[in-house]
Amino acid sequence: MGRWQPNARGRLTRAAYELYGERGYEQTTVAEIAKRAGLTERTFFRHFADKREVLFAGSEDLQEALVGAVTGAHESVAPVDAVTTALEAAGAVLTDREFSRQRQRIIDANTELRERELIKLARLAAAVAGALRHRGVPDLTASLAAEVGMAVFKVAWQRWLDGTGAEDLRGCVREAVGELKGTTTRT
Amino acid sequence: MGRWQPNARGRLTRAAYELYGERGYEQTTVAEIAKRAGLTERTFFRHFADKREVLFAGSEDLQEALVGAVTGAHESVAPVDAVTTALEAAGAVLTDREFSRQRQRIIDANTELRERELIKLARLAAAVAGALRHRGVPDLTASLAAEVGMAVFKVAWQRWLDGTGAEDLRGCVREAVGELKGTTTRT
DNA sequence: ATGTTGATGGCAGTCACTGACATCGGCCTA
DNA sequence: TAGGCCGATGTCAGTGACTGCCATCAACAT
Repeated sequence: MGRWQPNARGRLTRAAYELYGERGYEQTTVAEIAKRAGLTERTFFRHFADKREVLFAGSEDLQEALVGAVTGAHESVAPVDAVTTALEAAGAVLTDREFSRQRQRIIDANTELRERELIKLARLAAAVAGALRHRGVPDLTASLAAEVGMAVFKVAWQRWLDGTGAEDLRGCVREAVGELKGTTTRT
Repeated sequence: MGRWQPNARGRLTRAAYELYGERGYEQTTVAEIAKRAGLTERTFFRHFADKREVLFAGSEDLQEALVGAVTGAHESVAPVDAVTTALEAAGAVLTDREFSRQRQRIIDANTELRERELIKLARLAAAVAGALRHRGVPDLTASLAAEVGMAVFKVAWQRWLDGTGAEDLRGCVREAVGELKGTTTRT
């Protein structure tokens, strides 16, 4: 048996979710999270850059999935379509709506957390734009397609969690894309 | 004459811009800003909610301008066009490109500041979406038009500062809108 | 005169985050 | 198998953002 209990990072994550959910983000100190996980504050900061990051650890996976889907799209596909299709594909990964709702409830209750969420999305957009440029898409087109894609995703995500839209995220993305094409074409 | 030098807030703002520009945001303490302004740290926090907010104080004006332009648009105008037209109008206010560049250089050099910038934009989007809904535009359409509008603005803003696009912000917005309509229509 | 108000100072405290150093099981190598 | 290195954790002492509370004191009203 090792010198320490296994899966320190996982225990920290779990403890953080519990406490943020119970008392709210602001009312929770890092020391409390660490204590519940049977660790020290210092160790928390070795696993997570800051108090917020524990809620956003999975975002690299989403980024990889998105970039991969964009990169792998057929050349004939228009940039916006490549992005929105990638979003649908990524949507297939995010299936646990109840978990996503709880997490979002925590985030929405705190401005700092919303800020972090937004910069993660912005990084996603930057990565997607990079993937498009790598395919030879011109700068302006790439940036705009990526940003518009994130706009679609934001709206779709919120409606998925609200229950306003389709049952699965992929469906919500499709609805939003439909609205986008309608709304930008309409005179 | 009053008990204190006039325009404390302005002095704090000026001192903050100077120091953020000279040493960078992180390397500047609030105490230093206050000292340069001839005030105390405590007073800084009476004028600004936090160390970042001093760079974003003007954003309410932009929000009012945008919301006003959206609200005042003719009913026959499609939501997206109402938003993009409002953006062009707002662009007429932001004319000092050199100042905007300096400010943006400070912001781009620091993640926390970028986070703050993003949430200000998100609030802009929420306000615009609200204005659209108030005009009877359905939820999904309003949210999407607002978010897409911000996407356009982001791209236009960056190109304006880069010097990649037109000379005035209004022109950059127009270019981005053109690209948007082309790119979302294209099969 | 006297009371009130509003912008500021002073001070103590909390908490996020960091750097430097100590600890000690497990693993590798001779 | 002895010795030594490594990596995850602990400990501790900071720094700096931000807050609450109370004091100050010119200006202004009554």
